[in-house]
Amino acid sequence: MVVFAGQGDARRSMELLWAPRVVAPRTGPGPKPGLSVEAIVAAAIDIADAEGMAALSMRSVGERLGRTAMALYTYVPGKTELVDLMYDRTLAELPSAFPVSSGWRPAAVASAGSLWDLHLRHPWLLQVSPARPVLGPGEFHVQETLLSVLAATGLPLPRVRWVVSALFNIVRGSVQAAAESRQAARETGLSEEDWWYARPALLGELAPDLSTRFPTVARLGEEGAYEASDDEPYLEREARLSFEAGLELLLDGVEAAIVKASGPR
Amino acid sequence: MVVFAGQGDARRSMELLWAPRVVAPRTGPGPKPGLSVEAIVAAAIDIADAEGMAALSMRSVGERLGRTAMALYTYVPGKTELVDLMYDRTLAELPSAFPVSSGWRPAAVASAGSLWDLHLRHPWLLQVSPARPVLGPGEFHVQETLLSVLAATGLPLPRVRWVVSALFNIVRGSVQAAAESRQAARETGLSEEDWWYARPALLGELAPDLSTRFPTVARLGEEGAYEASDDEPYLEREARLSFEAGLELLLDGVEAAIVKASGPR
DNA sequence: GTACATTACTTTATGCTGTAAGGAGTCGTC
DNA sequence: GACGACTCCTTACAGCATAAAGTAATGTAC
Repeated sequence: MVVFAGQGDARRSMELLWAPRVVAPRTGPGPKPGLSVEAIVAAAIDIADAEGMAALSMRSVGERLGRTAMALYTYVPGKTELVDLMYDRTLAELPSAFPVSSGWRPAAVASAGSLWDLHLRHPWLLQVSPARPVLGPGEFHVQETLLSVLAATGLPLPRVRWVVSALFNIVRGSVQAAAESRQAARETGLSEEDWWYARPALLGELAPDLSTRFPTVARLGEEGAYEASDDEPYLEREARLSFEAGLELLLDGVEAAIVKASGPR
Repeated sequence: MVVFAGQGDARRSMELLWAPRVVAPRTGPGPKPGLSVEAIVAAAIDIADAEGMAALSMRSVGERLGRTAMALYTYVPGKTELVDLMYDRTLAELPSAFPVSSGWRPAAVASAGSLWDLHLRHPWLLQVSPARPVLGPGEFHVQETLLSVLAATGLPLPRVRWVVSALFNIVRGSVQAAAESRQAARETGLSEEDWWYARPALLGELAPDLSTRFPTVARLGEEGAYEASDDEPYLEREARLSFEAGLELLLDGVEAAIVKASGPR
């Protein structure tokens, strides 16, 4: 299923990503195309947003457009490429205006927050990129945005790239937890709280020696951090806090690096 | 496919995770079992290690054990639970001895490195956990190990958890890049270098305005960081450097937090 | 105006997937 | 020896991506 394209396929899919109409509007014989790559990608994104990646099939996309699954193959080489397109088009949604005029740090926090929001709006993004780097304009756009914000730290660019990559990973990892919590609630019908509380109950029964085998984890469980909140679901709040805290830690590290670089002058 | 288990199924799968033999060795009538949950999980892990997650099917696992796919259902409720078991058993491989006697920081680096190695040995781990938290002994073991190392910072435990979570995300994210590079090379037949160089060539052709649209990215491309290495594949080395750098940044941030907490006394 | 090449889209078919249902054979207990 | 529990198998089904071939629509060349 996860297939790495050969040379020729790579060219075709790069063209789709970068050159919406390599071939101009279409002239010559044959029936007019009723669909378009963009329409197909948009429909696919709609499905993934609403029903999750599991509900995305060539059939379901075709159906939404009033066609059969096979009709899509006129426009798109295969499902893999379609998903790549979905991924890249969605990344392009990231806003780009994060002015560093009042310092790089607020801009970094704001851009990371936007990235978090983006992933929360389109949680299926998390199931895509594991496969392989897509290397489309959307991905470049995200890289450019984050890189330019953090370039304002004055650190050498290769180091900035590492910062960006760490930041990206922190966002993705923590938003995953938030997305999981939503999905679990939706699919089990259980509220997130019920689900969360049902597990420890089982655990206590099946592994009564838990607090001696994993003392620190147990201590963590006791030392609060489990206060309930009313409007924001528990797991989601935890994930957001973890994201914000991780980001702060990372940025503190960046500040330390700046001091270290310019300090002993 | 990604199905969240209901209440009853949750119990069954937790039993599998925690109580290898809730039912003692088997007495009573009927033929002796020729397989075991552990054997099945081991076979599945072998397949995933060698041929990737895409090659893992109930049929392929059964075949490796000289049975049909359906035979597995005597031992395991379904594929989802089997994957959960694979995941948790593999996490349990993480070494636990990271003495903090000579400071928390070397221990943190060492444990993160072990986690990196673990993921590189079993890259399919990255395709599993997106689904949902497994909550088995292996996962607890990892949490306990990392938490206890970073508890030595003296920070309050809830904050330590955020550190652990950020660290985990950095490892997972960067190891993904390394794993992708290996997989791409294996599946395309192209060497990693060829693959890596083929793309930019295409890019330059399809998007000649790349350096004006994404100036910072372009500048990054120019400012080196692309020196080749001989023994370690390029992308893999990049990923490892990014991992190490991200980790350092994070730990610098942790140190700053320690100072801040104990500083203004 | 008609033949033809080209294209959009459909139908049909193949080989995968996970797993439900029911049957065959094996064993311990009565 | 009969029974019931148990492992494992065969068969079957719905769903998946997609290959192959067919149908109908359209612009161009004659």
